[in-house]
Amino acid sequence: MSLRHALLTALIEKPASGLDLAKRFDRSIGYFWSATHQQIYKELGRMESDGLIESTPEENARGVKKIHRVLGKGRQELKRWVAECGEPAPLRDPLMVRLRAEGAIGPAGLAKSLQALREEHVAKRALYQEFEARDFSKAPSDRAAALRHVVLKAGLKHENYWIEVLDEALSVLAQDDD
Amino acid sequence: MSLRHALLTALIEKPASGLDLAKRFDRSIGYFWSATHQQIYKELGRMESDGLIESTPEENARGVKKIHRVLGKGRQELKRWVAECGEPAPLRDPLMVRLRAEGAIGPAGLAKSLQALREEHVAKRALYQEFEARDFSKAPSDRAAALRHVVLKAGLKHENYWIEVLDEALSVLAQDDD
DNA sequence: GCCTTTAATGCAACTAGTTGCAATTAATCC
DNA sequence: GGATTAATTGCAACTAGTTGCATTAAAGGC
Repeated sequence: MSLRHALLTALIEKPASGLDLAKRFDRSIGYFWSATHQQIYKELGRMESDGLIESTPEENARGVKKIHRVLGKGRQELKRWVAECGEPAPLRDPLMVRLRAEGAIGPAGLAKSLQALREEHVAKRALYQEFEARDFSKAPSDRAAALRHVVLKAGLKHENYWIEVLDEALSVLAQDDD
Repeated sequence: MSLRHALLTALIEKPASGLDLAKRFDRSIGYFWSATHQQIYKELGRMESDGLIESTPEENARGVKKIHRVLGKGRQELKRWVAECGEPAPLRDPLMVRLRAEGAIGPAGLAKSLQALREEHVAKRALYQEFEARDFSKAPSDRAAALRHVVLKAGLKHENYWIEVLDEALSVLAQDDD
């Protein structure tokens, strides 16, 4: 149930409408938690009826825009969740399944799609490096910024992890023409 | 829909009953794809009615043990899936949400649970290192073994990634007593 | 021969996430 | 000023995964 807490965090950083949040989930927040707008609206609804947030309609907006703000109960719930012991997060990686499957049934033309994946990860890494240069070129001043930097660096490391793994896989696959 | 393909791969490597598979998912397979026995039985049932596998009842077994074997159609389906272009796998990491949340609401006693997580990852890394020493101390002879080694090395790298990230996070959190 | 344990399979109800589409309102084009 | 486009919210139906429990049958103690 982390979507709820990702939304609380995002709304504490800045109150926003559902669509604003969806946009933030496509960009900054998206590099550690992804969600579609349908999911977001559904969860915002539940959070409101659970008394964690409130919403006020915004004038000067198309449609019926609603701005959501976190209430005391929401802050409390977030604090509770942060401290609670974390699950070990069950690992599920389709790429590893693919590699093992290739091993079991023989050459099946994996290399091409790995190459494409690799390019995506290289692009993402470049994007994160831009973020880092823009937002963290100086030592962060406060704790919150330092933690945001840790999260961004984790994203970077994650992309590097992928690129290394893909390179190893590609070099094994290259030993035969697939 | 990778569970299906993880099961096909496992069954090609060696035909097995549902419980056998559940055990393998708790150990070797589990380090890249996890699944509970309920999920496994449900999926095996679907795969059988889709004609991808067959099952024969085993005598000399408690309960009504069934051994599952992959059929031609199953091999074909696996081959098709391996080659098809892979999704970029939407990232969802509760730890990163926690770190950002801590940043947003201030110290909430995260360090202790991060420390516990760190230990789990160190233990897992040690386990994988044992596997590596046992199964891959010599250069792998065939392609399938080489790919299994790549998968295992990915697991190792993954644990290292976690440990590094947790260490960075802990060092930021240590700057104040939480 | 009964009783407990263990191996094995499975159902039902739930939670989380995905996919595809619909409805409303405001801005903008021409 | 009517038609189109964009912003915004949302429903419904589906797939995947989780949690908790139920059933069957053999093995093994005593």
